[in-house]
Amino acid sequence: MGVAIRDILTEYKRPAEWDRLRGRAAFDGNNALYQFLTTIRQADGTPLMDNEGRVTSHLSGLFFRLTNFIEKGISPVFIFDGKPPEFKSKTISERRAVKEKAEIQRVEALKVGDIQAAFRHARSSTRVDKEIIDSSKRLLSLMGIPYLDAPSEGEAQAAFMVSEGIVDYSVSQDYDSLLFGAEKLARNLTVSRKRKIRSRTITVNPEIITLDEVLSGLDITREQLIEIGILIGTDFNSGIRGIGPKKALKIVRDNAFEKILSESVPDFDYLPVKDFFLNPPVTENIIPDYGAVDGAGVTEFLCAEHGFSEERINSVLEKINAGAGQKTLDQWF
DNA sequence: CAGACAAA
DNA sequence: TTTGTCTGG
Repeated sequence: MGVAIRDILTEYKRPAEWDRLRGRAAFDGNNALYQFLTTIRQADGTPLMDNEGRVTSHLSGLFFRLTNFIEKGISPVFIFDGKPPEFKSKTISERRAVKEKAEIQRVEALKVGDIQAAFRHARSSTRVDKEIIDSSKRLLSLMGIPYLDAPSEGEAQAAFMVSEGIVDYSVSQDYDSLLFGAEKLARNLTVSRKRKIRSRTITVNPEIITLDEVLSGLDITREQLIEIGILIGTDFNSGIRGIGPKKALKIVRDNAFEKILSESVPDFDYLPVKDFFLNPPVTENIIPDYGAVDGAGVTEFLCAEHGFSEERINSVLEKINAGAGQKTLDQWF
């Protein structure tokens, strides 16, 4: 899932106050939905579902998070993945295999009564399918939030939109948009709360990564950052066994990228991958079109159609109405 | 994950 | 007010 360059980015993660996040943001839609689907589950891994068995975890996550964004003056544009490049097919089939196996293990764990294992395997088996995407788009429309299908990778489209100034930053838990050239990437855009991870409690706060800071701090170019990605592995190539971000950084600084690559994987032609990061297919001339929240429509969709509690939904809708008055989302600031 | 509510 | 636990659909 994404390029694993976290360990060389720690110094460049800046805590971001919500006020500083006001503005337009290009969200990696598939990434956001995946997060909701993996985390919003019961203890045994069962997702939230309506009475017809349709998964609704993502709708819950989206609704409550988006209303928070509206309150905070963040105008999202959701970007969904389009057609993957040919060289991603190996990754895609590998992931599918992992998920199918996880689904079998989930059922098995449930049979044995191992709730925790069932939860873990349920998470691993999570897939963002067409039904999930379509229902999400429906909710976005009702909430006046624009979205688009990228011609190829969503992260590439998001990066392009940052570069063009169409949005102020991209939002994803993955770092790929940096390789695609996004000048600003925001992460952890969740309501801050303490999380307990093995007896330790830590607060997860929103953070911003600025590409220029990363590149000047590491003293590399974007091309070299892409090369680091290729060495350790991206969604589009496997990477070299035994090379992590630290070693990869040293390699590109020593200008040994081509040498190491040709020694380790002589049959691999990295150029198409590198070129894909530098010049991905994107849609130009995007103008995000924001609208007002259709409260009645949202209630109809979430409550009547999918069984959400009218009380809960309405109280949140009232809250944003009180704050925003008659303004549409984009007029907030 | 985010909201609601209880307990501290 | 802060922190922990439960539940949502």
